[in-house]
Amino acid sequence: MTLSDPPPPRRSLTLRDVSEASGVSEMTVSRVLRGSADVSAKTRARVLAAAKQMGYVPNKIAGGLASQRVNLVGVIIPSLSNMVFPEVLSGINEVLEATPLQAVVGLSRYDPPHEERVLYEMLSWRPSGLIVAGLEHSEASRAMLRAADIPVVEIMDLDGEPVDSVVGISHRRAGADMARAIAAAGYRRIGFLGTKMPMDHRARKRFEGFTGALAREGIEVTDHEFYSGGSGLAKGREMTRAILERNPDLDFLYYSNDMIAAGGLLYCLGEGIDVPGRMGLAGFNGIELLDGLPLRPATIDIRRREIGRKAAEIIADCVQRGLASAHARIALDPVLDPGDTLRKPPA
Amino acid sequence: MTLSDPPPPRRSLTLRDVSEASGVSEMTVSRVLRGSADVSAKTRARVLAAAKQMGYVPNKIAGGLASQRVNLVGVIIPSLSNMVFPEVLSGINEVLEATPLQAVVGLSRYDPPHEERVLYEMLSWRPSGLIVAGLEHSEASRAMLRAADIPVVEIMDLDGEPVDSVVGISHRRAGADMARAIAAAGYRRIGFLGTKMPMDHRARKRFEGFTGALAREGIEVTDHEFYSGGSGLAKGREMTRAILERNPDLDFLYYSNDMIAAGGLLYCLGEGIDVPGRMGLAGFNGIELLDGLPLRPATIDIRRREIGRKAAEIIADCVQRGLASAHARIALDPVLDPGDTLRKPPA
DNA sequence: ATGAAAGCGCTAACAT
DNA sequence: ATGTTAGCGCTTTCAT
Repeated sequence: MTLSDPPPPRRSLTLRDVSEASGVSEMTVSRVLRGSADVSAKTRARVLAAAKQMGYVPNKIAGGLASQRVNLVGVIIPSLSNMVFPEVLSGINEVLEATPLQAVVGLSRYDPPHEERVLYEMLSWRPSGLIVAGLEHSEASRAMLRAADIPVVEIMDLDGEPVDSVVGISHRRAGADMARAIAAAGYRRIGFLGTKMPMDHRARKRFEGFTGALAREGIEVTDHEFYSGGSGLAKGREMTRAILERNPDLDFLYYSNDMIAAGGLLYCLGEGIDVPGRMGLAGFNGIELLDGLPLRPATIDIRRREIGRKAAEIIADCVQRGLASAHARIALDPVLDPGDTLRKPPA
Repeated sequence: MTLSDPPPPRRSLTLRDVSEASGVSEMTVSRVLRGSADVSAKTRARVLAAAKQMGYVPNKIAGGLASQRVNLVGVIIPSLSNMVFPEVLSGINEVLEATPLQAVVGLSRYDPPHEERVLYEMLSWRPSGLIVAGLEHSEASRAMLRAADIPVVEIMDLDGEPVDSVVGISHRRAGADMARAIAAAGYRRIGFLGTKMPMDHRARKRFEGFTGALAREGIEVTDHEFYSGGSGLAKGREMTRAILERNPDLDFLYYSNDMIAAGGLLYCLGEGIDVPGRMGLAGFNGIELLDGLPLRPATIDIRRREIGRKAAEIIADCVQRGLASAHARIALDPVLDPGDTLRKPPA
């Protein structure tokens, strides 16, 4: 022993350490730690005491390799900055917390090649299931999803061909529902304000459903205003100012989400525009955070938390029953709330 | 071969499969897939082609076990419903995307025993580093953090004793800064509206800093209004109505976050209260989403994204240099923005 | 109720 | 530049 013995590379504790400390075989220690029934109470107590005293933390990497089972559920969503996705995650977590499963989140950024990389990363952890936002993926991604041999749930959208299971609402229908409500309320000169849609398929489908249904009423969208980048009240204000400057005679503004709708509403009220008499507004998502505005904007609740819950339930069920797919299709109804901004007062 | 051969349990492809398909040893396949330099271009191409053709996805569980390195960074935050945390995560992701590291998120729900369980789960994956919100943890959690022998960064808060590194702002100072600004602007009858604080140490520290600094000016907080549950505009409205009903002569309302401050602002404006003349307001966090209100509420930016970036940089640096700790302390300055609601107009 | 042996799919370390 | 061997820390399977 010299003065300069290099410190041994500190390795974390193993089952073997607990085994030695408790005088019980590794195998039995493993049984105790996983809660197997076939262990005597005395042995169990001894092992548990030793493990706790040492601060032993099981190694799931080793466990996963040995058992060929990893209790991870991959979740791929476009981003966290759009409030809908954290809410979907909450729903997923609520369900998974009652199971041994644990969600791992990856962000696709509305970018299929990036999604492909994230998916590849996820699959390399051999998760027990996968929840992916949207139905549009690169061919390579779809191939990976099919080949993974695990339950896959695509969420948020129903309009398309799922790989396995799907939980969501029809955005075409949501758009059409809103269009009909707007037409029925008597509005005729309608402006659309929303994201640039190449990136966002669900926004595009809503828009298609919207214009389709309007067309059946003999109405066309009068003008559009598109944006990219984050949504916020300020963005809604700017866009509203811009579109109204071009088209002062619009009588309805349809926004692709509630946040920019709220900005638009504040703009209109600030300009002294009579809402909903002179001008109606509607958003999308059903964000509760925004209850408390001077008027409640019309919106459609896309049932974010329920989508998360249902998707997680499908995965949990498959895992428990040892199935590699469920082929479930859960169609939730989009719920239109006219709020205070979608009704012309009786003339 | 009978008609009822049970389907072989489908196992996913292994290095060995790629090795056989490409006629190259497993070891060399492994080298190619990890981008080692010592492989001939021809071999590399052959292996890559085979792997791609078969749809091989490496198994990180096995790789992690063999190499004793797992490129995961655990991140433990209280929740996703408070917008600040998704923003911190974005900062973390921005930095980690340029490294082989990958964040895994766990939610502590502002509940130390729950945090302890989440931490235990995280550590069982043997992550390369850990980022944890806050400085207050159960003794067992602190013991696990110390014993983990990996870099740990506690974020958001500076006021306390970190286990290893810390990145954040001083909430005591943020509270005191706002108190001084309010006093300097001439407000005197001040109400506080915020979360029930046993759960939220940072809110408590802000409140302590706030009342302490006010006391030095000879001012006391006139009344409080506490809430639990999610924040939203509606909550801010209700609380504001309640506190003003009890204390119609308050001249300033200090909210524990921007969302309820915005609700309060809308309430005041709706009631025709002159802001900031008759009544000043301030929130906390510096949420950009809310730019676009009729008036910009005073707030303090806690530099969420930077906190995430710095924390991730510390971890990435330690991992790269093989260090198990950094003992860094990064103090960011809270930035007070008086907005439009923290100045009495010249009388 | 407990233990012994084998091996999960990969990589470190050492050949060649 | 490529191959061989020996594990990583668990769990599975089979004995006892």
